[in-house]
Amino acid sequence: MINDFNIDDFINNFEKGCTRCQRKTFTKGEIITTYIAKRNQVCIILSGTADLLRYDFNGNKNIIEHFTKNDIFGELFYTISTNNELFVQAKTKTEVLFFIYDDIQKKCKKTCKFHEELSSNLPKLILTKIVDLNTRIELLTRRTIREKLLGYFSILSTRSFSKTFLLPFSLTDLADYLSIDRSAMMRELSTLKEDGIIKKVGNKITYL
Amino acid sequence: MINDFNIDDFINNFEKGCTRCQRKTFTKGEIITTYIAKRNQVCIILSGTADLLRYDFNGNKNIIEHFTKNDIFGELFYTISTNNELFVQAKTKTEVLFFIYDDIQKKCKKTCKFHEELSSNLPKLILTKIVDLNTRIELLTRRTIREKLLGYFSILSTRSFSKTFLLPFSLTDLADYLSIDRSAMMRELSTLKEDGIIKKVGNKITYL
DNA sequence: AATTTTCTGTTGCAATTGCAACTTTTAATT
DNA sequence: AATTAAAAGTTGCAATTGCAACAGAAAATT
Repeated sequence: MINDFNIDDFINNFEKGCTRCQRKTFTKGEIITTYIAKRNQVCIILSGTADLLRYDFNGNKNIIEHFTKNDIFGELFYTISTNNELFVQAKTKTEVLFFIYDDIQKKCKKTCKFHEELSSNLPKLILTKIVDLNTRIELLTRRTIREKLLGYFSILSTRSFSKTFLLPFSLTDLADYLSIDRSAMMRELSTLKEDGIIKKVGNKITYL
Repeated sequence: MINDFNIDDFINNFEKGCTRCQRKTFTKGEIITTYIAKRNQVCIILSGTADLLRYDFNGNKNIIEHFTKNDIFGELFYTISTNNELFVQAKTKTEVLFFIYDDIQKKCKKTCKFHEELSSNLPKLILTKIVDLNTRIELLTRRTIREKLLGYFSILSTRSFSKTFLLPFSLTDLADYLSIDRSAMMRELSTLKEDGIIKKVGNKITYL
């Protein structure tokens, strides 16, 4: 009931214009937004992919979140700390909808249909986000690489109602999502294959 | 603007009764709820503390979330997977408000004031939850114990507008929150003290 | 079609981290 | 007040994991 929302209808309605929102297109590598102050900005990915990045003291790049179509993000959901610069970077050509949370909560003076739809669908998008965040936390709390991988495979298996499923990430991105070293993950994947716990052909996994 | 919500007023209004909600008290160790099916159940802690727990195949206990007053949780926010039994256990005497998300979304036939307040404050509670979840993810994505600790201290320092702050957790709970071994964390805390990066007196930390 | 970039796969090595097993201190319960 | 339970603090040791540094395959770009 939460996922019956079609973002494409959304976009079409936006064509008619809403003064409270902005829609922008970014090319690969461009910075979509920087989390600098609590302006309660909200962004929704209409198409494409983007990453929420942090560079730590040592200059190491960290992917904190990976966004695709329908994903919602922004300062609204973050505690802004001075020590960390957080920014969102487009990984491919990406279309993004921008608005300020408090503006959408208020009713649009023009009784703009898009605005109405956005505010009525916002709770659904937000709930979906929470489910995703909790899923990730559950995986991140696991202590070993093996447990993280098997936990993730278990979720994908459940979602697809099958022991065989496709990885929605590249292996590089999967390592970032689970916050583990890629080479260590590859090593563990090999061990899982050796132990007969999984089969892997390309990005198709079977969890036995 | 999100945190101006006083849950105590809430409780008082509940006394007048709302047929859509239940309020229960649990003693230490009691199971508050089990995540078994997607019933969209939502729970709010009115007082006390509770943990969301998982026992893995090896029987290891994992604290996935730690809840205190005002925290919101429940199946609504989770993908229920058959492989994992998730349940919430009271750590102290705990009062919990239960309701079904979809029921609160609908308007109460009796124009019950409590119901009205609950549904209007729900978005705020949910947003606070997202901020908390994102904070935790940001910390969990860090690769070393030192980075996790310093990241957490940085957040506490920012929140309290001071280099000195109190830990809101016991050290045991902090280790669970950061998903690291407690003894390894203690060791790292000692190193941080030796290196002159922090000072620690009881649960009071100064981040230099 | 050629070149560049990204992704996949592998391995040696060092070290951080988890585990186990304690003691001491503090808090809670009877 | 006495007892029990929980939290804090330490340390040795094994091993998982991160890091570095590759090579080859696949994808993307010119």
